Amino acid sequence: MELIDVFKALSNETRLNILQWLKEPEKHFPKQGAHLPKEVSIKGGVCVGDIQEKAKASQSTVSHYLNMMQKAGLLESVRYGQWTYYRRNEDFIRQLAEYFQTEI
Amino acid sequence: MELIDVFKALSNETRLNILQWLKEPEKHFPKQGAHLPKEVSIKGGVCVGDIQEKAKASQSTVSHYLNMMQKAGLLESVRYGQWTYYRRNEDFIRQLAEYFQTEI
DNA sequence: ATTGTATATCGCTTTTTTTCGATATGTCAA
DNA sequence: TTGACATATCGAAAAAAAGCGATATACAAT
Repeated sequence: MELIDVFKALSNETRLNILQWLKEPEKHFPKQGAHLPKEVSIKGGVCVGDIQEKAKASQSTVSHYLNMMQKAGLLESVRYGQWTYYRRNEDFIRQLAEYFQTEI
Repeated sequence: MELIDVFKALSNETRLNILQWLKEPEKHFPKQGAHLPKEVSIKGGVCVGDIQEKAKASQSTVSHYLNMMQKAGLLESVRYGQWTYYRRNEDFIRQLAEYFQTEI
């Protein structure tokens, strides 16, 4: 785990927002999963376009953010057709919170 | 609490080290508190010079780091004569860990 | 095959952060 | 009050990150 990359990923308002939106995807992305079948949408993945729209940043910026957050371990992605769905990596985040409590 | 400033403060190896060194000052700063009386040293404060020496960065850089970490809430300082002693703000850090667990 | 759409990547400029040496401030001791 | 020392602040150069439009890639549908 590259702890510093995690903290860097969290050092930005928009990225922090994205992480929190993805805690409750159905709440923050009402039209979520208009495309794909349940077995994907049910897991709380949201596609880049939907995230971009809400984040109000350019497509390339949001794509970059999501990639960065995934590399840090905070997110995971599933590609489904032409869409890439991102969701929180809850296991990692749970571990992280534990680590934070004991080691920071 | 400016969460982002906290994460920024944690996004640097040296600063992260300092925070961890200060968990066990007597272990990492053996000659700690050569100066000041117990009522200060007992609280785990370490002076800038000692931290600088261990961190192997310039005096101005370390001073800047410490200031940044204090502004973020992670550290608190006590001035004693010509020395400034920094120690962890454990209350804040505990709160932070809790926040992390529930909100991130 | 071609067109349209979603996402990723590239190249670039702007902004922010890092880091330092120099200098200022504050304190102690002679 | 002068000199020595600890720390803070200033100003600037270098490095890194942010953020965009343009372009590439990958897939879908016609």
